[in-house]
Parts: sequence; C-alpha cells; structure tokens
Amino acid sequence: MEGRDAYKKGLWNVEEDKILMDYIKKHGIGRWNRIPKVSGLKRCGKSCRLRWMNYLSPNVKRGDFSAEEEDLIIRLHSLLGNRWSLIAGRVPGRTDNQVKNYWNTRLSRKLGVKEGKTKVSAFPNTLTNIEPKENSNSPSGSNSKSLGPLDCNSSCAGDEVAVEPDNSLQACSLGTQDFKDSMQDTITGEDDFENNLWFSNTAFDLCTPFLSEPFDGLDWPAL
DNA sequence: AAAGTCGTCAACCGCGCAGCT
DNA sequence: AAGCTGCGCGGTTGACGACTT
Repeated sequence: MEGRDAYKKGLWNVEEDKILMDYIKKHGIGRWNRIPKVSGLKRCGKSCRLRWMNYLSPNVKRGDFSAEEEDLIIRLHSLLGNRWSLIAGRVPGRTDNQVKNYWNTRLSRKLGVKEGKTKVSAFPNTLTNIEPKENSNSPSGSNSKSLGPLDCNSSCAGDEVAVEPDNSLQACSLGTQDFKDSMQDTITGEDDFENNLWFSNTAFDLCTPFLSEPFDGLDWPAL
C-alpha cells in the first residue's frame, strides 16, 4: 500500500513541472490522482493540481497586483469575507492562493484589518441592490468557477447610492429578507452564476471605473 | 560581514462536498 | 444508504530572499 510518504513534498523543480505539463498536454486536466501512476511523477494528485492551478496554468497572471486589482479585492473582501475562490473568480488571471496571500501579507496590514478567523463578513454596508444579470455568457466557458469580467457597463455611472459605512444592512432601504436570502446564497455558495444569477457591480458598489475596460493584455481562458 | 528579523509566496493539510457505484 | 473517489476550499506552514542591526 502506498502511503503519503511515497510522494515528494516541497518546492517543485523544472523537471517535475515539465512532466506535469507534458501529462496535461496529453491527457488534459482532471483525474489528478492518476498523474503519479501514469507519468511516474513523485507527487500526489493533489499537489499536481495545486501546481497547475496556481503556477503552471497559462491562465495564471504573474507579477504584482495592479491598483485596479487591489481595489477590486478590497471591495470583494468586504463583501464576501475570506471566500478567496469567489474573490479570485472575479479577478481575472489571479488564483485564490494569490489573492489570499496578497490579502494576508499586504492588504490586511495596509487596511489595518485585525487578523482573525472571520469566515465571512456580515452583509456589506455598501450593498444597495441585487439583480439578476441577463445573458451572462461566461467567457471562461465550461469552467463554472471562473466568472466573467464584472458587468460594469451601464450602471457604472453610480446611479445607485452607496450606504454610508456606518449604516447597517437594516438601515439599507433594500435590506429586505429576499435580499438577505440572496446574499446568504452567495455566502453559502449557493449562488449560480451560470444561471444568470449575477450581482451587478452597482449592487456591490464595485464600480471601479478602471475596470469598465478589460485588463490590458489579459486574455480570458480558452476552455 | 555576520546574525537576526521580517515579508512574501509556494505548497501542504484537513475538511467538506458532489458524483458514482 | 453507505462507501469510495475526485475535487476544491480555506487555513496554515515553511523556505527563502530582503532588510535591519
């Protein structure tokens, strides 16, 4: 019986990367646990998946976070809390690990966020509305976890009025039970972006002007 | 120059969920 | 219904380079 000790741990080297890349080119993504058996790579499937998702994938954007990305992460974190995969899904080219690290090492310090185990922030006080987004064609194709760019077209002018920071959800005119339920769906992971249940940027006060245009030189994953 | 400290980031771990048998 | 497998998520750890003393 093969225990965990059969697999190597720690940093990946170039050869291992190459083996993994070759395997994925040949067999595609998925069935990660087969990789060590088929390719002979001394890495567990989980490690292979992580390496691909966070580093080797051509969809991963490297380098420093831009001001636009930083702003977006801050807003999304205030909305979703430590739901890194959800946040990363709205930051093109960034992985949950990247976002998480960036938050923990820089933004939390910068913003003076007290470190803690907060799972999810309470209903954000900047929320004013929630609406389904029609005809949302996710550019990421079959990857349901990767969400498309924020819909920042028409409502980006800010016709919604953000609630003052000190106001609670209860003070929000649209803080209805339906609204809370919808938010709870998002927070509990029951939202379904593929079924057009999108939140507009306006709804989340995520209207970052510079995000109304695509990121320069960033292509959406062709899946 | 050497030692100590800090910051960053890749990677690991444990857990939970979904799908299949 | 129960067990197994595959996958993904969030928290945490550890290596390593940069910086400070």
